[in-house]
Amino acid sequence: MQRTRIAEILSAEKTGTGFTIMGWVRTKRDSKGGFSFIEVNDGSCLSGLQIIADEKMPNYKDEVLKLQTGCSVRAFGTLVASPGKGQKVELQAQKIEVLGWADPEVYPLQKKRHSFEFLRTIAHLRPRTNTFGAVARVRNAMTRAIHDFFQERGFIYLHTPIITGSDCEGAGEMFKVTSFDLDQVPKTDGHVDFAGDFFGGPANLTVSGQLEAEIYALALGDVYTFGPTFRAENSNTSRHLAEFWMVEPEMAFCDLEGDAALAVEFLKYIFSYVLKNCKEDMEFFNRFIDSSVLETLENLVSQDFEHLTYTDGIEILSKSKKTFEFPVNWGIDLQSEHERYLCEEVFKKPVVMVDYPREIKAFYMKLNEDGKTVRAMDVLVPKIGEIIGGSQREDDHDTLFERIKEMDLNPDDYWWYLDLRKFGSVPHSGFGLGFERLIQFVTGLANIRDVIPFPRTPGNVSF
RNA sequence: UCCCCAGUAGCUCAGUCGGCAGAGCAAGUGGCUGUUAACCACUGGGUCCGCGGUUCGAGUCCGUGCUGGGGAGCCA
Repeated sequence: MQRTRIAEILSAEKTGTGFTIMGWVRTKRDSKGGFSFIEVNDGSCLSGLQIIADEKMPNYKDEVLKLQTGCSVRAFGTLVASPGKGQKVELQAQKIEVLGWADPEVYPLQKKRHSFEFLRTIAHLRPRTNTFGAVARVRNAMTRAIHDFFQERGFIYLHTPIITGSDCEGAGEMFKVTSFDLDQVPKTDGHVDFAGDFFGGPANLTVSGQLEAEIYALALGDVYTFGPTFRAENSNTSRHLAEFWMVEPEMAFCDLEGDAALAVEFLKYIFSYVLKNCKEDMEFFNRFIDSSVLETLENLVSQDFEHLTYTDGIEILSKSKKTFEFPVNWGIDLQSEHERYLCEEVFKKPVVMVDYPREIKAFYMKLNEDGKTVRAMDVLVPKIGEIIGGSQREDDHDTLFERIKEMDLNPDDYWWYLDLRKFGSVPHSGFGLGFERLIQFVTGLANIRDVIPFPRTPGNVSF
């Protein structure tokens, strides 16, 4: 089954004899001049290839004329410069073989545009559309860029567990993992007795690989995780999934300033990689999805990011004449209206905000000398708000122990995490980034369900 | 989970004051053409989301449930 990908043909503007291409028919236009134009897409790029099928072909009447959107074909022939206007090369077919028919009476995809809501109900066919093909290619390119970025800088890719015994990561509701027969769960004193369960204790799907990443950072130096995470929150928004992918670097011998510098460098790297390597798909998004994505990404790559403290940010917000739905005063968690105001109206560029009140941030963040704030960092970008959250981790054993108790957590659950501060503790930092939100930002897709192949949301596990 | 909006042909939608179920696209048939998500003509196509109620009469009004969307909260 030798074939040449359409992406290769188009990028090199190949011509010559003896080419085989395979793909799915997007449209067909018959000419009474004795031939048909068949546009075939093989997923290797946004553009398809125009195939000219002459009526002299033995199966022209019985098969070629009956081809419809969705059929799969193999075409053999000669690549020539196209006399038509819409394309540089086309395939003059000597032979066209139908691999699979698609009955037009029931095939759901049409040549016209469909709503994203409808396409979600046919997630097995939506990657055959322009938008979802482009999303899949850009998602792939971003995955590669993420690995390239960290690998070029000597980071070790770490596989943290999907199933975890600790329910103490504190990042949200967790999905339970069990092999119990749910109709007959063993109970003691009214509570589930996990001693007889598969793992001999309660188990959950991970909400973050950070704590485990810290273990390896404190042995290997610089590590990163990049894998699926799970939240059982009943969130019904265009920015939340129950299963999503997260990127989490963790660096030993690194303070908050180093952490923030890496986060900025990381974002610029990913954005410029996509601009350089996904030109056709990005132009498609800019034309049909969001006409500002190219300009936004180009600006982010070239602009410096604004740095300021939470305290300064609150001061700017409370002095501003704008009225917010949520009132501003020191100690509040910033709402997305506040974050967007700072990025879009005050600074008109991305903002790195640091040193948040201890009360609104996680227990593991390093306490500042003022005793009031912690070494936390958020990267805020226009339109989305927070895209990266990170911190320098508390590396002092006794301070961490007190913070755990202060947050009403049980120190026994964190014995190994505390051990890391007992034996050769070092300053270390890291951040987390939701991969799908980054893809949303890059592609301009409004709903997060459209940037992951098979979205998992409350009430939906189809496909 | 809360607030708002929507659900009518395969898709996208219109449907006035409660009074015969509509359009565009898609599909089928025919025509035309180096075409460009082609174009022209004709034809077929309906559980008006489900359940209950009001009414002589409900796509339309009321109640309720389900599904989808937008926003909020939670967060990545």
